[in-house]
Amino acid sequence: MIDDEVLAGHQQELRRGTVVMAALATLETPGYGYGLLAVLEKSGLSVDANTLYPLLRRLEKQGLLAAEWDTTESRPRKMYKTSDAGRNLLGTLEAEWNHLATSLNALRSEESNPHLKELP
Amino acid sequence: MIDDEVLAGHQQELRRGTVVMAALATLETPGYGYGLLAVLEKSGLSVDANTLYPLLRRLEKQGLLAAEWDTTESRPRKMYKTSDAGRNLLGTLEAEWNHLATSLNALRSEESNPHLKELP
DNA sequence: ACACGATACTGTGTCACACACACTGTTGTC
DNA sequence: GACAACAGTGTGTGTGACACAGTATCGTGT
Repeated sequence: MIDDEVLAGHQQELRRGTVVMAALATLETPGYGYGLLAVLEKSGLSVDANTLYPLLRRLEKQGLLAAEWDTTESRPRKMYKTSDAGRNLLGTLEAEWNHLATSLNALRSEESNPHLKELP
Repeated sequence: MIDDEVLAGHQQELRRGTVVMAALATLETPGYGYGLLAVLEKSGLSVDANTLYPLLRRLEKQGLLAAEWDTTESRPRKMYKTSDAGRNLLGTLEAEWNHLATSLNALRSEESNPHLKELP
């Protein structure tokens, strides 16, 4: 009944931002892009590789992640880890997340009891 | 310490999608744009008018909201209400929201107990 | 009487992010 | 020696958030 493309679009809009939280949280223990991709996939957060790689570069440029090339092994990997600023932002975003959850819940219950709108 | 613009950007990314849920939930009882704006503001969901109006039109075009002009009063208002498809989508998005919350929590606790990663 | 802010909405930009597509190169494995 | 999985970069394209600029009506003060 619902157009699949419309549904997918809105679901994706909802996911936006959460990937940043997931990355910042996961990379408190250092890791690299491709590996992170697998971890997120396993955790039920499906992220496209073409989305994650640019995201990591952006977070690095913003100073939220620290990055350096690991060339100790033959296959070079770009290792990322969450910086102090990143940890800081993660906290803020989690607070915002909880705030949003609270607000949505409030609207939801107000909806099932519309008469509450009349109260002071 | 954190760049304010960067912070604001990520917070906004997180809010994306939640406004759709808020609108669909609130408009189960019919309402109009400017009024919805006030309701959301009061609920702690700050949405720009220039964001909400186009959003409502888009949701209407997607068949998630039903709209009709109310011209009974001198000041014309475009009344919106959530359609069956909209109610349907709202349920899906709420499920997705809970799914995301669960995944993020999982990543967070895995993070504080990294050794769990080794377990089968 | 009229200036001004609040109400209520439309339309046209601009910019950033998600993702598609197209690459480069390495390491197993069959 | 072909081929999939690994690990990453770069270059589009489209959509949504918001800035800015309008249109028009209503209420209140002076």
